[in-house]
Amino acid sequence: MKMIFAGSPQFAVPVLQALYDAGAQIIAVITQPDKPTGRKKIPAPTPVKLLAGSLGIPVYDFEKIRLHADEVRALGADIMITCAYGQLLTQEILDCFPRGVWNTHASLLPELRGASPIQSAVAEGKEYTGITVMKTELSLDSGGILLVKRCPVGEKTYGELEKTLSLLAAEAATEAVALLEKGDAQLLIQDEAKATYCKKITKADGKINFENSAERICRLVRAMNPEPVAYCMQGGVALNILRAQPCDGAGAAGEVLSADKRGITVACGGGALLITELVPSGGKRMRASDYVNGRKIKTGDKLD
RNA sequence: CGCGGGGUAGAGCAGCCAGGUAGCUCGUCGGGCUCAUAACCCGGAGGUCGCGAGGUUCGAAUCCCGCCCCCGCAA
Repeated sequence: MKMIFAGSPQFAVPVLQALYDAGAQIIAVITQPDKPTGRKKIPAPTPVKLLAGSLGIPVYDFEKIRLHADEVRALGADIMITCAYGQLLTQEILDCFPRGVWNTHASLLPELRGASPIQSAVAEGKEYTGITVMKTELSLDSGGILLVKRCPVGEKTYGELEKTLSLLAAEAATEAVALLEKGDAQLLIQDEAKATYCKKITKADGKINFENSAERICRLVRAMNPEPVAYCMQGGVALNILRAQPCDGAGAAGEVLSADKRGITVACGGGALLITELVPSGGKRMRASDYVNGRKIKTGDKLD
């Protein structure tokens, strides 16, 4: 069974590696084109492109895959496995694969369809999340489910959960391919009534609202760590918050209740927030107690 | 030439603009107080002030020139 793998970020790397290790016949890899990255905007290849290169698999980095259906079809693959590829597929592309296109999605579908399933699982306080391998259709993440793997969210940050799910996705993808090889796979139709959606996360989504409960803010902080990072404002300057936990305390929302070696305690809409790790604008990441030692914040200050 | 902040003791910072003995909070070490402590008191150690046998000066952390590195934003 000839296969094409489509993926881009680090998340997809273990998946491609696992498929390769399992002996899959990967005839080509499709990924996003090199994009300017870092402070100096130096164009860099995607992690998937780098791996494909080292495995000796031909790579295609279409600017817009929908304009290259003929090329894709000419590759002559039976199926395509996608994992965080980053471009929407058209029916013309889907029709290039006689045995279908299968997507590895990081949520328990039909929950959290869309662009930010991992961050959203953390932000919304889900108890469990996981990986769903499903048949790709034109509408968003709605196809029949081939298999599911669950895992607890716990107190993980987005970055930690992403790493866990990435490895889980690698397992799921190899099992899915094995099922498809046998050819007797049964698909579970998604219950549309239970579908939920998540939008792409932006920097603005990380703005902390101290009117919210401490628990909710903590979930936001975890969901935004390490990217794009939750933040609040201190005297007009942004203060990025990397780690925080709920604690006792009460006061006007945003008021600094204490600033000592434990960290910075801020009053919230419900309870208080103990900030333990942060990055000041222009500074390096540091423990909140170090920030306090530098006399940058004190009891009675306001954050918003 | 995208915008901006920064490199001073183990950590986080002040001092620089208006050159003149290296300062603060914390940590660390020693001692004390206490039933006890992450609390409090006393004392000590610890710094080539990013680099350049550079420029100016009687004198440079501070002013000028060149270089290296780190970070926030934006992409």
